[in-house]
Amino acid sequence: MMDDRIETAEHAWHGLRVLLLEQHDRRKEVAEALGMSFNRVKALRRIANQPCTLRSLAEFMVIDAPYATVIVDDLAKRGLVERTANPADRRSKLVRVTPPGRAAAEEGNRILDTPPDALLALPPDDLAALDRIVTRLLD
Amino acid sequence: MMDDRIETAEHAWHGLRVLLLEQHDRRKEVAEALGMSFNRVKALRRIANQPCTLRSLAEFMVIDAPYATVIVDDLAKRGLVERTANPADRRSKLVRVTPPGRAAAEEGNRILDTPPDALLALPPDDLAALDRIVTRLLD
DNA sequence: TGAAATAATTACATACATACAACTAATACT
DNA sequence: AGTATTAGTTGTATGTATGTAATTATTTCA
Repeated sequence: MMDDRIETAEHAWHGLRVLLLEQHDRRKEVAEALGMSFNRVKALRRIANQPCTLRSLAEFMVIDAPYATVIVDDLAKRGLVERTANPADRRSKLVRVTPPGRAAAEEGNRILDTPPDALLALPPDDLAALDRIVTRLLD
Repeated sequence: MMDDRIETAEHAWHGLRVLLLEQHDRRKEVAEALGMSFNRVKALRRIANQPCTLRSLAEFMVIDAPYATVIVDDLAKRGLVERTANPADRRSKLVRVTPPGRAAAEEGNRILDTPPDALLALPPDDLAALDRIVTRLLD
């Protein structure tokens, strides 16, 4: 026999998925705004967050090393990132954002994190409760 | 000066995005489980939900007509959907799921809607509140 | 009835995602 | 010192996503 809590969790999760992935998926919008695929945006945001080696970028993106090279090549060609020496290990390179790259990453984050109107229309108590619960879920 | 409510909404929405799109994105998992790209899964789920014309499928997926043909061709080749006559308009065709297609779509939905453990670990009151608020957001 | 619009297909083109093999340079280990 | 390992690159291959142009069959409408 199914626990009520499990049923509620499934219902809530389904609703969240519809809300985030079906009704308010911003990935296409971000890709168009920045003129690159969402995967490139994802890589750029990662690099902007902190300089990283191609290896760690590949791990983060769950891609292989050659594809990481392709993505960084593309971002570098756009002038958004640059390869710099890694004093700790001369085999590897640290990929860093350039100022334009940082601006693009921030623009992407801004679009991604803009809440839908429905969220602003919530009663203040509900909004506060939602924020508190989501924060707890992320811990 | 920025409203507190807006700030809270942005924080909550950011958290939801991280939770749903970064920490618990099930798209890769579904694609692997069903042996097809997530876009094919999305189309299959739409068709399983209700038979539809290629035109309406293209609208739903935000793709053009030729790509809709390609996707339906692929799903049909896998035996998951079939084109049937549309009595209302003989120019168009109604795409329907086959029994295996329905099973695959349901498997996809099951994976997509499985809540993460963190959700089950919430205090019952928080879980109930989350479910209630999410349901309200979807109205 | 004849012209315009629509649904679907076919062919073609390009960018993107993904994987594997082979190679160089640098590091780690025995 | 010599071998194995690691980081990155290059080349190649396949599937997928996306768009345009042209074609056929059917419907709508002036």
